[in-house]
Amino acid sequence: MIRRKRSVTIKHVAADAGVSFQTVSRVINNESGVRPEMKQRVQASIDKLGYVPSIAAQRMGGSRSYLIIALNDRERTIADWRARQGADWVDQMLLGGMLKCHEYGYRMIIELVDTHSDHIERELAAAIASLQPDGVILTPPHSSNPLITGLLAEHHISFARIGSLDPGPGFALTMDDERAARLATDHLVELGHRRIGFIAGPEEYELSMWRVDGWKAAMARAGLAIDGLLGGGDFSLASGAVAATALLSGTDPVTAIIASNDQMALGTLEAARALGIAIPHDLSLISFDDTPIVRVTHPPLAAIVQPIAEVAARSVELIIAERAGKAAPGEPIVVPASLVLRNSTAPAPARD
Amino acid sequence: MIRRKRSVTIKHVAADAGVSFQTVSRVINNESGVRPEMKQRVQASIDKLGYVPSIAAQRMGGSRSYLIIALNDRERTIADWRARQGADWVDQMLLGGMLKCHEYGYRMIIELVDTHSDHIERELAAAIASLQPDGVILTPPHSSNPLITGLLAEHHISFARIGSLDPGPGFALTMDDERAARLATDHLVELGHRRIGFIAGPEEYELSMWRVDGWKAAMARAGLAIDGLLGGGDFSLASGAVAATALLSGTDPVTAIIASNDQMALGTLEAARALGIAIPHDLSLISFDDTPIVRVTHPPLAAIVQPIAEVAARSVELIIAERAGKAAPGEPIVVPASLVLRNSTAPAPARD
DNA sequence: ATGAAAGCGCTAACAA
DNA sequence: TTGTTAGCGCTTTCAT
Repeated sequence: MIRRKRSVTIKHVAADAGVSFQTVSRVINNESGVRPEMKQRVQASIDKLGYVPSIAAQRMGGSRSYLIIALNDRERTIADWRARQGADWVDQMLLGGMLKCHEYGYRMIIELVDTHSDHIERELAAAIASLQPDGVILTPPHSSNPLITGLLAEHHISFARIGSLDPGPGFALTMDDERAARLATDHLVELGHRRIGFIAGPEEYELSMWRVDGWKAAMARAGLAIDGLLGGGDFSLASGAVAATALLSGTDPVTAIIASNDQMALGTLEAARALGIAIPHDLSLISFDDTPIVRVTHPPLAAIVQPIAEVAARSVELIIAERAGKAAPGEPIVVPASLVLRNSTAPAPARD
Repeated sequence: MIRRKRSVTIKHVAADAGVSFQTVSRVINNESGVRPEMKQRVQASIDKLGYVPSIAAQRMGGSRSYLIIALNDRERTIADWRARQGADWVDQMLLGGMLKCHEYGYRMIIELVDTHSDHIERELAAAIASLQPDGVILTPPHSSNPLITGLLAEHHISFARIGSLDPGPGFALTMDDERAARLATDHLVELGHRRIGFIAGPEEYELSMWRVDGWKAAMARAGLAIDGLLGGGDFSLASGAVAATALLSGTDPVTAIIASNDQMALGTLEAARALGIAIPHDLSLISFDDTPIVRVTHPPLAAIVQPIAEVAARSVELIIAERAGKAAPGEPIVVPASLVLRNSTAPAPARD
């Protein structure tokens, strides 16, 4: 059997500093009502003994748990990890969210729950009961699930909805997918393209629609028709290839394609290669997400960059601020995506 | 101020089932000495109320914390996340480790600590005091850091050392880098290559040496000289390009290169392209790690696949088993890497 | 400004 | 086999 070395507790510090352990608690939590000299003495003991409060005990005492859950879709996340296709959504969440958590003494715990499960509430309720997090960060497609947001609201747990524009409880954060799609479309319009195809993502994700809307809006503003220019896929490479082939095969093929994610852009790349269509000479291509793979393809792809790390960091800040009474949910917070150009776009080929 | 909805506790279950809360505790922990009918009654109440124990309270009660820390190098991990070059080490750790944790009701928390920091012990001690984890998974270059392993041993915390062959406390797990390098070298030898270059990684990582050793061993066994065939880099693309250029530029250039990681392999790819050397026709290339990017390069690269997910899963199993008295550290556990072939290797070009 | 007492939800050692 | 008691380390009242 394993017995752990007894670690330094608040009592050790109190004894060392010659004060009651209440005072130590006050110092830890930076509460007012402690004489500076007292505070200094206590802090000296804390440093000397290397004391760090146990978050389990802090939670038990009725305070915060210093835990924030990042809730992701199980099926999709695991599939991405297994496929090893370069999706780094989780990594970017950690980069932004975890590091921000540590600034405030919090930890981030990743939880996976099934979107399609009928016991989604049970799963989430279990995670809440088990960890008693101070906050939850919701990612698509959970962000707009009323079962989830309702449960969190009921439990009075702060939460952020990444990629959701719905009104309702929790902080809404968006990377403005509509604007991002317009950005991409505008760039192609400026290059002289008139037949700009768009490969949409699955409807399950609200952002799929927003992206389509942005493309439509930009096309309309440029006075361009969109008949027959909208394809659709399920975010997989194969589906992108199918959609791209259709867009490239008609009597009046597109000269540019915007794909709703990188995998479908890779599919487009393959389809073009199979058809003997050169990128960017014959076809301009812009992708969504800017995951690592699009930098090493031939050519490297222009892409919409999603500021996932920043959104995650903001989410953490908002959650912590709300618990401190320094913030409250309101209008959606926009952290705009940007367009990075690489060698996959060029002026539209001359018409025959 | 936020007040959380009072959740279901062990007492509610006890009241509902009409037993003492001890009995409930016994059922939760699957202890012996509870009549089946009693157990069933309690379980029914648990299910009915949707009770899930609080891990904070469980920890406070003197039991496990159900937390396992995955300790990674801060500098390198953050750099990888920022660079977005496709390194998916953390993802694979989560895939293997986190999912295995959940099978046992544990959670995995990622912690980053600085290797080069002089207060590495303080950082780790703080994490331990704060979270009181039941186990820690060490990754290179922490795995062999005596400051870390010593501290963990002192605290009697179970831990796994991934990529370490040292004797000493904790479970040692290895992907047998030496054998992996031999595997790659043997494949090239079989293809008729005689001048097989090797680009080593930085010495800070023990595995760098092991890989070199494997290459040397395989070369020796094939009766091949290695003079001038060993290059070195720092795992960056640029360093790989420099090393590859050197190996490819002499009077007697190599016909095959093994790079100690994917980025250096990409560098080799660039160097070869710059020199007008075709892969695999003029040069065969094998990489280490098999991160996502090597599937979309031209050509896709043959690579040594590191079973990181599996090693992480085994680590979790061992840690949990040790706490249950069902396992104890012993000889290093080998989870062998494998070689996946793609279109980057070919028979050695005919000699002039 | 500081200290004392009670309790958070659970497990462990003991008693019945 | 079950229930009782005493903590775990901390934060909250409430006194002083």
